[in-house]
Order: sequence, then C-alpha cells, then structure tokens
Amino acid sequence: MILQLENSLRDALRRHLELHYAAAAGLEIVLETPPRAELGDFASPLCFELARVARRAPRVLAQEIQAALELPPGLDRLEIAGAGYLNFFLDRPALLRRLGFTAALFAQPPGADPLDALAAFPSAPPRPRYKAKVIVEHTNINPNKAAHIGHLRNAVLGDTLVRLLRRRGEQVEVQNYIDNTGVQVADVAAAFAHRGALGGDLPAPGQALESTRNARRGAFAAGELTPWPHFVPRRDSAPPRAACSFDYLCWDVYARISQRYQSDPDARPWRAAALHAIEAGEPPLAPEAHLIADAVVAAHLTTMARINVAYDVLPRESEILHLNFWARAFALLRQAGAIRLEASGKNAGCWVMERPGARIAAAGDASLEDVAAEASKVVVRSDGTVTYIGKDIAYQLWKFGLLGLELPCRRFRPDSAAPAVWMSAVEGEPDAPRFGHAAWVFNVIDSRQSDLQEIVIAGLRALGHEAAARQSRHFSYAMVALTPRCALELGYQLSPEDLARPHLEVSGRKGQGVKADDLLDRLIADSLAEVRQRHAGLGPEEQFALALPIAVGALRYFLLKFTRNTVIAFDFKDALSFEGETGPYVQYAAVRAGNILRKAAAEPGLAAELAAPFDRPAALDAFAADAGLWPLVRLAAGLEAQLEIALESLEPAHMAKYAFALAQNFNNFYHRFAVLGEPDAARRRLLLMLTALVRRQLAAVLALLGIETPRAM
RNA sequence: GGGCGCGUAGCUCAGUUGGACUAGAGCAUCGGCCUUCUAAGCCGAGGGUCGCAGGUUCGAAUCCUGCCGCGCCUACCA
Repeated sequence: MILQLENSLRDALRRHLELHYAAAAGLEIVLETPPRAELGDFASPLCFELARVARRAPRVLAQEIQAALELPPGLDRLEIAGAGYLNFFLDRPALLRRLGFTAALFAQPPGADPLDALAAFPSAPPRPRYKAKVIVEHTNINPNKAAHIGHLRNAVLGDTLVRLLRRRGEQVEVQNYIDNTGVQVADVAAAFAHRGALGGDLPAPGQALESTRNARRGAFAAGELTPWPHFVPRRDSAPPRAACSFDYLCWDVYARISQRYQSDPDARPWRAAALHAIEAGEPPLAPEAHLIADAVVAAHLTTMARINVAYDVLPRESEILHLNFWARAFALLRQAGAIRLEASGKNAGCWVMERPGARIAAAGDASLEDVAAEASKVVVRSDGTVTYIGKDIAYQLWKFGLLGLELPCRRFRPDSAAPAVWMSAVEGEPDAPRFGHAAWVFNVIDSRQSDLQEIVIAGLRALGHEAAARQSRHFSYAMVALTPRCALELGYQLSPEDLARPHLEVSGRKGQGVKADDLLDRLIADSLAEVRQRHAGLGPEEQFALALPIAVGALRYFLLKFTRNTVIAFDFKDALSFEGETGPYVQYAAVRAGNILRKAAAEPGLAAELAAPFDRPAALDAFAADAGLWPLVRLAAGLEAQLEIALESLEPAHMAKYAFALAQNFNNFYHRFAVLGEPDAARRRLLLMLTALVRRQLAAVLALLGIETPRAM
C-alpha cells in the first residue's frame, strides 16, 4: 500500500526535477522514513544534493519545490524542515480507507475462525521485476552425514530468499544440488567397504539402513515417536534419534574413517579407489554409494521439512557426469579457448583456467612458476577427472539453458509422506517438468567459496555468455561457528589457542558440530515445557501442535536476524531463547492481536457491529490525526516497501528486523490501549481495525520468514 | 605475500546505501508493572573516544588513504 504511494511520489519528484532543474539530471530520488512520525511519512534530503549541482541554498530550493510541486493523489502536503528536508505527509484518512479500515471486518459464516476473514483484506498486487524464471540453488549438503547448524543457515537463508521473491511475484525454481559422487560420499562408502579393517560392528550399508529404518518404524508404530517429519520422542522409552537415523549413523562413520586416514597412511588409498569405483559404476561399492547418498538425502529432506524448507528439483552430480553435461561443457570451454592444457610447472598435465583478475604478485621466495600456477585453477586433473569447478560450470550453463541438454528427472520417493520433489535420473519420467532455462540464478553458498563462484562466473563470460554472467548471483553468507564455550559444552577438547579464539569452525571430519535435528529437538522440548505450563488443560497432541511452530520460529528467526556476512558464533543460550529479539516474540505479538479479534468476534453485539461497514468519517479523521497511533499504522502498512529493500540488498535479515519492530510497536500499543475496553464505540472499532491490520501483517511477514503463527501461545 | 570480510554498550548484533537537537535493539545488571484483550509482555535506569590516525564536505559509524587487530580464502577437496 505504502509502496505504491512511495513510487508515485518518487515519479512525481523525478518529473518535477527534470522539468525545472537541468542540473538535476541523473540525480537519484532518495525517499526515506523520517525518524519521528510528526515529521511526516516520507522524507527526502534531495535538496542538499540538488544544492550542490544547482549552486543554490538547499532551503531556497526546498521552498521552490514546495510551491510548484504537484503532489500525486494520496499525499496531503509537503513541509520543509531543518536545513532543507522535504517532509511529505500522506492523506492519512484516505490511506486508512485503502487499508480497509471502513470495511466490514467479520462477515462470515458462524463457526469459522474469525481470523480467516483477514485474508480477504486488500494487499498490494505482486510486481515482479525479473519477468523470467529465477533459479535459487540452496542447501547442497554432502549426502554422507547428518545436517548441522551450518547447513541450516544455508537452507533457511535460501528458503527465505525464495519466499521473498515469490511474494514479489517472481517465478522461482528451487534446486538442491546433490554431490553424490564426491570425496565425502566416497569416504563413507569406503568406510563401509572396509568395515572389517575399521573395527567395530558396522554392518553392510543396506543392512545399516534397514535397521535404522526398522527402529524408527517400530518406535513410530508403538506410538513412541511423533509423525513425519519430526519423529520427536513421546515417551522416555523411545529410542534416541541416533539409534533410528541413518544420517546420524553416517556422521559417526565419517568421523571414524577421517580419523583413520589421519592415523593410518595405509588406509588413505581407500578413498581414491572408492572414487574410482563410483565413477566407473563398479559394484559393489558404486551401488552402495548410491544407496548411502540417496538415503542421506531423504534424511536431509526430512530435516528440512521440519523447518518448512522444500525444493522443486534435486540435480545429482552423477547425472551431470553420466549425461555428458561435463563432456559438453568441456568441449565448449576448449573451443572458446577458455581453458588450456598446462605443459609444465606444478599443474603439468592439467587443464586450467585463468583466475579472474589475477595479478602476478611480487613474491618473495616463491618461484615464478608457482606464482603463475596460483593465478590459474585446475579444471581437469592430470588423471583426466574433472574438479568441482568444471562440474559447476556445466551445471551453471544448464541452469541458464546454455548447454543444449535437458535434465531428465524422476519423482523422488513418491510413496513417502514428504512433499513431491524431482530428482535427476539417467532415464526420466515423461511427465517431468522442464527444469532449468532460467534468466537469473542465485547460488546460496557460504562466503568461503566466493573465489570459486567468481571463477564459475568467469567461465560463463569466457564462453561469451555475458548476460548469464551478469545475472548469476553468489548469495553469500558467513559460516556458523561455535563459541569456545559452546565447544567445551559439547565435550570437545580445545587447545589454549582455540580457547582464545572468538569462534571455532566446526569439523565434520572430527565429528564436531551441532546436528540440526538435535538442536530442533532441544528447541521443541523447551517450547513444549513452556506450553505445558501455560496450557495445562490441553491434550498432549494439541500442546505439541503449539510447541512445534514456536520451536521452528525460534530457530529460523535466530538464523535470519544476523546479516549475511556476519559470522554466527553459535551458543545454545542465544539459540534456545524465546525472549527478546526472537521468533517467538513476534509470534506472541501476532497471537495477542488474534486473541483480541477472536474475543471481539465472540461478543454477539460487537460481532454484529463488525459485520457491517463503518461510516463515521469524523472518527476516522480523528483516528488518522492521533499521533499516538499513526506510527503503528505507518509501520504496518510498509511491509511491501520493506520487502523491496530486503530484495534490493538481498538481505533477509532486513525482513526479520522489520518483523521485530512491528511486533515491538504492537506490544507497546497492546499495553497502552485497552482495545475492547474502549468506551467510545467508533474509536473501539478503529482500534480493532488497527489490530486486524497488524495481525494480518505480522502473520504475512512471519510467513515470509517461513514461520507459522501459532493459534495460541 | 595477495584476495575477501569484519572491528559500534559487559556480551550478541542493527544502523534504511553520506543526513534530522540525544548513534539504536536484544541479552546481562538494577528498579517498577499481573483482579484488565495471555507477564514468551510492558515501563524506567546505568552503560559507547562507533579499532587508531589523517583526508574528502554544508554533514562521516557510513566514502578515500595509511596503520593495528581478528576471521576466511589463496589444493590435481567441494
């Protein structure tokens, strides 16, 4: 609502400047929200900027503009403040009408939840910017072990980006790339293959998978676990997650084989042999590796479903290789001269690509050859196998439809409770959608890989795909690390240097890190304990249904409130908090607003009043002029404008901050105004309409963050 | 060595792309508020040389330069 007015005001200002101030050409029209509501609804410091080029005093220019500017409809007046600020005031009663303040609130069949009626209120129409398919690639967890908090940050950021884009009306395809032929899967497959030498009582992978599955099914059938996707223990007799989760089992297997490589040089060839067997499709290791990877993928999808993250398609690396995506890309790269076969130096025998913008530094003791080698990246190893860079260039080309190949797909686990998702396959199903062919691509990958992402984009450029290179975005974010305190809490041994560090990187190889499902389980246990205290009268199922969205809300908000390039130093104390700047705080505000509305709808006299439109213009004007109430209206109506800022800066944290600010303002309102106790009927009606507006916007912004609004808290 | 990022209250972080007398939140600490639409809340207090030094300009936490400190990357791993 506000966004449309803001845009029309910006257009009016631009036209006015073009017409009257030749010097203003190319000047950006900056509109911001004034620090205090009495200063107006939009402010522009453009006269200061204009003063510089027009060589006249800002205040004089402001007065000229004030006298001559024709305000677009919906705006009431323009005031000058300070040294030359332009402060614009909305036609506030008109905005209230557009926001539905005079419409009937609850005209609906009896028995329905009155809050459902809020969906009928006007909201801004979608305004897509890209006007073409957008691919967002996220999650991308190596399918060899359970997901940890670092993976959660990726998935939550990616999923929220998708939600923001879709809300703006963009056509988005969500891809989750599965590296099922890489070193990490090979390591776990090798561990199973050498389980005799590894010691312990590890069964064959198929058997291990079957036994964890049976353990889970048995516990579920016995009523000890909640249904998919959470599988949370209902009783103390329920098996721990580690006993019935194949990805947990693999977590330990991976840690064991990694340690074995460290301590036993004789074990190291296992890895290369496994990689070779997987690539050649040799049984039994290759089919076992596929079994392991697909089972772990299924576990990851379940984990992500717990926090409302879903995908459209899962392209697997095995198809990138076997369907000759790489072979095609390799031919294209050679043809274009983008890669060359190195004849000498440390990369002799490799196909390499120049690092973009690489400069030969004046190196101290490094030889010239080494310095040159550092400026180039290996795309094909001397043994003829392709590196990540090569595969990713092929994948990126396919995303843009530039490879000339289609990716056949089959339904992944169509018989499971999970939502439908497609997975690449050598032979696809005929009714599979046509994936790829996007105009914009966002790769959600942590900032440690920004170097590689730049090289991939340089690869597109080297092939002459300038537009695709420009429209490839590395949506980067900093890693999740552990505070030393948290690492100690988890029982890890730390060196004195580690203890002094601000944060510690998690190491999957050492089996270190906080597993995603463990964290969620703790959050659910904590929120369930709260719910039991507050809603002792509810049955266990209902209590659980309330506790779930609160736990998920806490987790998603925690991961979203940090801006992307802030390293999250993970600490249980902060992550498990439900107070202050948290998801549950925002949910609580929404629930409180809903409670007022439900109570209003339950009072027969009031409900009848609310079912009719509101016709008291004088009361509406007085309400619009109330300086104590307007800031909340202004803030609540600004959702779309905030969405634009969040998308412009690709910063989901901006949306999280907005959600918190709105909740905070509403909580303040909640304490200052007794809505249902308001004696003046007309004013009570308007306070209720404001409550309805805020409830609607809070639920909407929470949904954008992938957080549900619980029915009660 | 080079590249990228960071340095703001005791702690964890925001800061609308250079703007508005007083740099904002949350946590922690201290003090108040439940007979009222749920206290997962509200109100208040203390706490800051925005790493340091220069520069650019009407105006700098924000831009430029140089230092200091920290993190990540700089593999024929991804």
